[in-house]
Amino acid sequence: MAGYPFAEIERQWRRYWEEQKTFRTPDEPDPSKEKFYILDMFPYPSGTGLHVGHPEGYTATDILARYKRMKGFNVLHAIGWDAFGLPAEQYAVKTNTHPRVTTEANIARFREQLKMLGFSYDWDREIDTTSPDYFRWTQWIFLKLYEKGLAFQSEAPVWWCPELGTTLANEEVVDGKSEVGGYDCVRKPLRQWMLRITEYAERLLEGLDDLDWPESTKEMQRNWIGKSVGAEVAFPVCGLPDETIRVFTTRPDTLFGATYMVLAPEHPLAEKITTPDRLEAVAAYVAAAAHKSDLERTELQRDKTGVFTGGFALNPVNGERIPVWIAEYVLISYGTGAIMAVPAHDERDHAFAKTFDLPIREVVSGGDVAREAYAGEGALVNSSSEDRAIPGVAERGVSIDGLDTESARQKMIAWLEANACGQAKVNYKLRDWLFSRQRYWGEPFPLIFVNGAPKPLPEDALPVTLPDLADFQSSGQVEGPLAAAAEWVETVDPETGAPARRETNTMPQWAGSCWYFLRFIDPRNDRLLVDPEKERYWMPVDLYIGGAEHAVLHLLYARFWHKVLYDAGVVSTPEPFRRLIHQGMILGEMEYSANGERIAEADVRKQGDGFVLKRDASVPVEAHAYKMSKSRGNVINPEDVVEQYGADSLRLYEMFMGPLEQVKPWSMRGVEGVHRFLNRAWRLFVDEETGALRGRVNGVPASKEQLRALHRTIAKVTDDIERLHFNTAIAAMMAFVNAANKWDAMPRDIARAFTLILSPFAPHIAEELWRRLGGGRTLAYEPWPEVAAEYLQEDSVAIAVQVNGRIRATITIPQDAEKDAALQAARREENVAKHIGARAVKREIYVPGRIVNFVV
RNA sequence: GCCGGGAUGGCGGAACGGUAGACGCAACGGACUUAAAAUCCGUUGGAGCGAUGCUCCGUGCGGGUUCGAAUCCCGCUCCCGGUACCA
Repeated sequence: MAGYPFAEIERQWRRYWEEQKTFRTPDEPDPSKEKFYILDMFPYPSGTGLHVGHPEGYTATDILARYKRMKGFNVLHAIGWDAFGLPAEQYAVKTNTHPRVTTEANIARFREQLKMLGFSYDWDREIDTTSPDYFRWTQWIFLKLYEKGLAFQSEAPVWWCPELGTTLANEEVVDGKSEVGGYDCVRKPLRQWMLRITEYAERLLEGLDDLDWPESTKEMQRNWIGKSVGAEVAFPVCGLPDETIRVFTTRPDTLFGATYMVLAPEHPLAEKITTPDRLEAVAAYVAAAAHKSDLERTELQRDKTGVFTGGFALNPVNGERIPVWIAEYVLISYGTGAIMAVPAHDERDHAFAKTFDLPIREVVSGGDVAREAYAGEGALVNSSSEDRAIPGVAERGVSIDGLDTESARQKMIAWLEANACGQAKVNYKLRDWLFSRQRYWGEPFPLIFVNGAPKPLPEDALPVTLPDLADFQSSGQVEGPLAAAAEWVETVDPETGAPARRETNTMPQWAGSCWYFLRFIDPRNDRLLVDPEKERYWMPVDLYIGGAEHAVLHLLYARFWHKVLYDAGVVSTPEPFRRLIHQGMILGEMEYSANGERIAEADVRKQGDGFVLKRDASVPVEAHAYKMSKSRGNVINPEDVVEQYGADSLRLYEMFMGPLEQVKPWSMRGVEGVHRFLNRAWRLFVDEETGALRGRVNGVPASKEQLRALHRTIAKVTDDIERLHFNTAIAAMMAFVNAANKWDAMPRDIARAFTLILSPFAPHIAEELWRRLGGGRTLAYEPWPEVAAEYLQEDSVAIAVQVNGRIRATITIPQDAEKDAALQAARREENVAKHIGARAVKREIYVPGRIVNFVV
């Protein structure tokens, strides 16, 4: 395709920006300038390189960054690499290439590809989580967590694959088999590090309210934290005077409806409570449960299984002996691992009671509990023990009969507390964060074990670097590959000189991305994680753009660490990211198929709600755009697009496709479309034959019409950038070029202003046009064109005239026409008069500049 | 199941409650060309009629509010994403 020499232009300007360090942000904060910190989600430099999803978010942030610079803001826009992680390690195991080598190569490739797209990052701030200068501070934060008691050791199950001789991550195990090789895996308990994120559950929940984030993401985090308010109740165990079964319930008002109890199979009392005659059955059930993965347990529909222990507990509110069962539907990991079952008012308990023929007792009126559980609210019934004492619990029982749900809850909790068998309790679904991995390619923990007890290393011992391994093949040890590095593991306590062992686990990949945005602020500081003055100037991040796949984990973990650092006085804001946007996924091109065969779009036509073959309308055609995948063969490689159409075209197309946050299918024809637009813009100013500026670009004064066209475009583009509506901003620029193409003269001032507003979107071509239009050096810091309201004024305006809400004519009247004048002009229209006819006009509506409506 | 988001021409999409379909793609017609590509100009939601215009229908479906609804409210359908025995 002929056209403007984009390859040459883009190469030249990339080099210019790099050599001149055009986008360098000064080291010291500039209090005279308003700051704007705009951040992309930290990329993992994978071996496959960039895909078209990356430039989508990156182009959006780059447009904002460039725009804000021109608006006079001090902009922080940097990039780096979240480079620890599994793929490099797996590659090391396969080929015995050191992960560092793989990682460096991948980073080099990613950096190259990002530079190719002309993003205005301050490359002097590039960071890399695998660099000791960086992970020294990741380790430093871990020491803070440890100091505050937020890091602790615990036994937690991991996937162990005996065949591969390694532990595996959850995502590497599918249906209990290793993803690689398909070998059997088992869950093994292992001593590991946990972070007490649950301590911050309430603050993480509350903090969401004030964030300008997508509602869906905030809601996902709320669900993940999963706060429930209720009570914890202790049920004495019959025959075991020292034992109680503690349960958590959100419905303490239904305590009188508890007709049995259920323990999770892993519950510590499960064995103890079981009577000898039931031992065999219980042991078999528990063993069967232990062999199932979490997945198998939850995927087994809702069919309830369980086993009676033979044991009984005492319901503290009425002294009733109720049977204790064991069932998989109660999870050891939530609440206390045991429940009181109220089959009348809980769906799961109801199903279980039906299966095992257990009694169902209504205590909340309003439903038909024989048929189904009634989980709603209502007046309490069958809920009194006031007339008697509860042996071993209370002198006197309690009655909540007749109360509404809320009052019953309160009274019940008060009674439980008064009799020391329960209290109000808030429970969270959120679990503590399993923070260690049995891996090589991650941050080492900054602590040692002296006589088996953990001891944090002093700050000056940081960073703790990874040893080199000669062999990345499996160590065959559950502890992970580092356990094999004897010389590294065996060390001495730097304080006492006593022999010590290093921790052989490493941190998970999330660690490095929990705080990278702080390091961009002060990337080379070797004394502090971040200088407090700089941190106060730049934080919080004003706009964060990245994929919705990180809605929970990364964004929750980063918030957690940030709050810990806030408490430690390291950062000045309780939340790191003020505003968050997720870019929508880009799908492959639309595909048409009939009877499983791919069909060309040209052979398809619409019929009714669907598509059919043009040749044979009886054959229905499926139309669908699929997620890009190698196996489907619909992957678009950004490098190819850049080669064929240029980086500016790729950037522009990705923004033109549709709203940033929406899922949208790729279209190569669409790329050609925006490429044509750039060619037209180029030809507006440059003679294609000679390459020189066209003669019509000159210093003549701009006409009113030209100024109006320009200023309308400036106004629209400015407003759309602020609202992140890049697609309509581009449409406005296209409309401008279409109009300007018809002009005889192109006043230089108009050409220059248009070039400036085009520049955040298509910076290479804009820089080149700017240079040719005599703009001097880079336009990156030129002031953004101001809209002059006087040029936006239209003398006259075309408005619609309706009769009973239906349009019957359009009239052209002065912008500020009075109501009488407008109505008169409207009535003069033949078609309007015809539709009013002889009928009386009941109402006349005139919205200046908008509409006239006659109601008859 | 639950939570969130969505549905507008052949396609991607525009539209502070005020002329639905901007802009782009595709398609069709024309100019230039020996021809094609590129480029430029024009047409393009559907149906109808006495056709330079007018009428009717039209923003997933059914109701409602309003002078006026793609937009607001109520009730559905389908699609996408998340989550799932969380007591």
